[in-house]
Amino acid sequence: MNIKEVSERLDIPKETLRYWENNGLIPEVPRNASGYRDYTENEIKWALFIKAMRNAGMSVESLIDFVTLYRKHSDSREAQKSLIKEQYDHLLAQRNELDKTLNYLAYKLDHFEDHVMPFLDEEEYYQLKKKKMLDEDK
Amino acid sequence: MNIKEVSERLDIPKETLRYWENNGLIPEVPRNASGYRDYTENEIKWALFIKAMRNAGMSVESLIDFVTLYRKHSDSREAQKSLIKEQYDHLLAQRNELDKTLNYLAYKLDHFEDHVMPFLDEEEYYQLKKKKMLDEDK
DNA sequence: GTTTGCCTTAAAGTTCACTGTAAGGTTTAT
DNA sequence: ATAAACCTTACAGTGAACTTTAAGGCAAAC
Repeated sequence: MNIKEVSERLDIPKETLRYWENNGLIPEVPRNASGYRDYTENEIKWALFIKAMRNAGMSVESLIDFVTLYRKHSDSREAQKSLIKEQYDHLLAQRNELDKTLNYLAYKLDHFEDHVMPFLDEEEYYQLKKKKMLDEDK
Repeated sequence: MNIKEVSERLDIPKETLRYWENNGLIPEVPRNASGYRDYTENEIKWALFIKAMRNAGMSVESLIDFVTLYRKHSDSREAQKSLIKEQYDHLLAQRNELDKTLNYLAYKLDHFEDHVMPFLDEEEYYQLKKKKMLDEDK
């Protein structure tokens, strides 16, 4: 499969596919007689994995490290497994951070919901003071 | 509170605090007699919010848009609430993407776990063929 | 058979979000 | 009173991750 087809199938720019290959995020792609890239399912799977991980916020650098180690241990399933576990834990930590922010926003929303009279947190207090609807400091 | 104290309290570089203010991510900070920034709880709350959202992967640009709209609707709690709801939904969508990748990795890990004999997915098949442990195409 | 559109590489350019620097004023410590 | 340690602005520099460009080879269509 040539680069254009892969690019369209995976929705990744051709330029990015070359960039990833040049930088060791995906294995070297076999070439045809004219020197054009001819992707196999192996490279396509790697590209999909890289896309998913990039999308999840993993840096290119740490993916290069991961891929390098993973291929180095092609003989050891245990080593590969623990590398994947590492990526998993990394993403899980990211998800926990995201959840904290979601909870914070959810609290803000509830707070808007539950009070017909606006609840004066410090921010709102300051806003009202600026509008001369309040005169005194606490 | 001066910029150094805020920087230390919130663990955000002074340079970043100025950058955020210059670019409209947090409101203008009041100045003392010497022209130094003198933060109130209002700006500190905004900075914390921006930090959380940046951490959750929200771009500076969309945060500028959010802050601009939010302040524009300082008279309408309903409008502000729906803006926060928008941010919430955005993060929720991001979390769902992250979960997809987590599930993918969890599957990979289970698959390592459950099979003493390696399960041949297309990638592993290709690897084994390269090592001459398999001879034929499917 | 030549134009159109694909492919190649190497290298320069772009964008984002800071981060550091230069030039200078202010405040605290000795 | 002078150095050290803060603060200011404006603007240049950085690093990450692409993205575009330049220069040229190959291939399907007319």
